[in-house]
Amino acid sequence: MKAAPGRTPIADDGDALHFCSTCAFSAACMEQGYDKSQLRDLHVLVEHIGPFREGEHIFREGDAFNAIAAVRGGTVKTYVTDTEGREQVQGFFLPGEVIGLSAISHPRYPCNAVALDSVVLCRFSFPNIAALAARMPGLQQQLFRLLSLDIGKASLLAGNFTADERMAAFLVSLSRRFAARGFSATRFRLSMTRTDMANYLRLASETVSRVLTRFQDDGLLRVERRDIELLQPTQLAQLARSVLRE
Amino acid sequence: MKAAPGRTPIADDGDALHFCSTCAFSAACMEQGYDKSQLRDLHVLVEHIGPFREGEHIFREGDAFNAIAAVRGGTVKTYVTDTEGREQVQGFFLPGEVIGLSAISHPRYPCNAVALDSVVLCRFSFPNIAALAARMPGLQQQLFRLLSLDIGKASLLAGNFTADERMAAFLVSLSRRFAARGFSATRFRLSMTRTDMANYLRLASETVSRVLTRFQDDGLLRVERRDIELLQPTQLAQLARSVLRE
DNA sequence: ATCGTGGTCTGATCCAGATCAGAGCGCCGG
DNA sequence: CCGGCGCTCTGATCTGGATCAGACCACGAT
Repeated sequence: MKAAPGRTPIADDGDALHFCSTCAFSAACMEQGYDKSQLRDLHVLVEHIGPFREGEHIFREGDAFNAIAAVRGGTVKTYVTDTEGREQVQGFFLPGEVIGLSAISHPRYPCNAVALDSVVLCRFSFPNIAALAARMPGLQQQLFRLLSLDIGKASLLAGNFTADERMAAFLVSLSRRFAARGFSATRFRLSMTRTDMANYLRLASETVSRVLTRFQDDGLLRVERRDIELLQPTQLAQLARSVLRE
Repeated sequence: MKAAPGRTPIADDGDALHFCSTCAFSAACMEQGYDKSQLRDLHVLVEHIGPFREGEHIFREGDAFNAIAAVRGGTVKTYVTDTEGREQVQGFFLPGEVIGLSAISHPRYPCNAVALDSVVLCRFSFPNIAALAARMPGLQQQLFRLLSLDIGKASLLAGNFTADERMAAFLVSLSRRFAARGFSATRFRLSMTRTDMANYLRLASETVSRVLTRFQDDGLLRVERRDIELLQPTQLAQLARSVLRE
């Protein structure tokens, strides 16, 4: 049996038991060693959905919460709209990252999730995965880990940082996350607009523009519309160190 | 058998099985109905520790993570120190609230926790409670809920808010949390300094002073050193609504 | 009592980044 | 081909809150 692209065979019992290789959970399960019946359970509650087109919503604030999802391809933006109608971007999610965690334990999603480009997802029914986690310590651990990581991530941008520090930290973070998934750490495409970045970094979009051009003038990077190349990753990481706490 | 103050008997088997009534977990367990053997397990991994004196550290950044803890009395401040030696306060924890959650899945605590006054805690060994959670769905759910709540809490102060909005939100939040524990919602003692509040709200301590005195001049509250009385809670909540998202 | 020391308050000044305004420009549809 | 429309960039001005400076005050130690 040949594995389809982007999928990894997890059992060889004649049936087409496949599991998307980018799912964070699959990794956790693999680490525990194969257990056919458990993996079959996990498989059953996984659903590959999409593609969502650019601008299409995956869920909206107030929708009933019933699942978390791992991004398999594309970029997802989560955001809330404040009382004055302004958008507060909570995060960008690249392939391999999990959306919907902040909704756990709430009956409804507390934010909106929208596709920034063509997006495909792995959907995990939450009641089912929670039940399964009770039987698979590794999975429970992985869920705790993901939740805990998000707490740390959320407090990253809460600090008193300058526009330069925020921008550098954002770029370095993207770079590392791309690298972790096997993409280039120095050349990538920004799938969000300047305004999206600004709303995430709590800056004005004009400031984002200015900082990027100044970074370019200083030889730190080269940027042209959505395409960016980090020329001095070390120096950028140095700028970002106070935000990323290292 | 008489229950000691602040404790609730959870079994009546002749042994002194007590469980502190303010622990968030005990509530979760009670909801599931009594199961002697499970509650005995839970009891075994709970340890009442303290009192910690004002200024005493409960854990420090880099300490090996092995337990979370519920505050039984007093106030705990968690913080990190940035590269320039400045303190970033991550949160204040009142009785009934749980510290150490952001350390889950990390080998070490990512922040410091210090007592702001006399503090007593309920300590839960994490490996043990995670194992127990696998057998008690209600407990697992409660842990997920606590983690998820912290994600939301962390993004609260991340937004672009004015000093007035931040201050109002902080006071309203304290008020509600005190009220939830049966204390007065309108008169309470601020157990932290102006500088602590400033470091939490990402303001300068001078700004905290000024905003508080202006709020007092506007008749919203009355404040004298650490003691505060909210005179117009509704108006304060109105000011805070954009931060608290309601 | 005196001193010292944190914590608090208040005024004066400064500045990073917001806001306002408007000009290019890539891209899509007709 | 031309408009039109997002998105992006750049300059000019404004401002909320930081920073600097210092006074006051409660409280504990000597």
